[in-house]
Amino acid sequence: MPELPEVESLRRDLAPTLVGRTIRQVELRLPKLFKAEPGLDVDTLVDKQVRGLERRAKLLVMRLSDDLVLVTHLRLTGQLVHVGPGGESLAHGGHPVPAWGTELPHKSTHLTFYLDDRSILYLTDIRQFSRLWLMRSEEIDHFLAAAKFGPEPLEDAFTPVGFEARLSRRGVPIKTVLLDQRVIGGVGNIYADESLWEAGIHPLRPAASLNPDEVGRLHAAVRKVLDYAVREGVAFVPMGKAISDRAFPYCHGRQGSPCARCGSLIEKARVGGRGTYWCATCQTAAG
DNA sequence: AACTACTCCTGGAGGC
DNA sequence: TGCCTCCAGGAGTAGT
Repeated sequence: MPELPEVESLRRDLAPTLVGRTIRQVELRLPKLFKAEPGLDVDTLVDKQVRGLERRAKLLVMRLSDDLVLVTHLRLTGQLVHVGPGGESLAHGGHPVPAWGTELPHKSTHLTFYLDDRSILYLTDIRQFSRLWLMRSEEIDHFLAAAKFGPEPLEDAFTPVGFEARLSRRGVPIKTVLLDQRVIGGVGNIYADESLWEAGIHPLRPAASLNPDEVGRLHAAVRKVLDYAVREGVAFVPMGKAISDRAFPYCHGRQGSPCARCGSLIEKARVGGRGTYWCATCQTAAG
């Protein structure tokens, strides 16, 4: 699923091809994906120019002319593809689609933007969990505040001290807390597992039980893992399966395979309803 | 405030 | 082969 690194990579790829383009026509085939504040609707997008592309947590924030903002969350299986006038792919990102989805549009293409240079931006989503919100620019701060996102993990606002404070009253497993967007904005299931593996901390440890040294290691691990993924443009695990010819992810999706660090077999269990992978040798159960 | 259970969806895997 | 059941999961909501 698209987490912070995938959304950031998508933003960087898409910005050069999309910013400056004007939307000429919009086709919304799955209305439930699209939310708009009163007085706005999907047709409001027609003849609006894309002025900028930003990211907050896992949200893609598209600034438009006439002081409008279109916010996109790809959730589990959303994908954006920008196709040039000749059918060539200009930029794409998000969840890969099955083989039948390589020809666009297809049955899971729910939203299509026809742009002024004859390029087309497609939003596809097999499981239909993606959401888009159209609002006036004065509303975006309120919209983001309501989400109560924690700090951006790759920015200076994410500090060990602040991180420890956010863990201190949580008795649930640290894995569950890492997925809470109010603690860190943008971490999802794969990078939560990878961060805990990197830090050598067991996913079932109660968050508040981590000592300052462990919090510091986990803080550094989250930054290291996300920074690596953003820089390398690492593809996430498609449909929950390990990519055997890649070193990364080191533990997520690799149950039964040897740990890259110690050779013990990677274990799997459900933690807080999420498939969770760890090395029982490297990742200590007690602090 | 913290936590849990439930919901939304489809495609792929496994059982028989 | 084909039908059935189960599983994957981000985040919003309701209930404890």
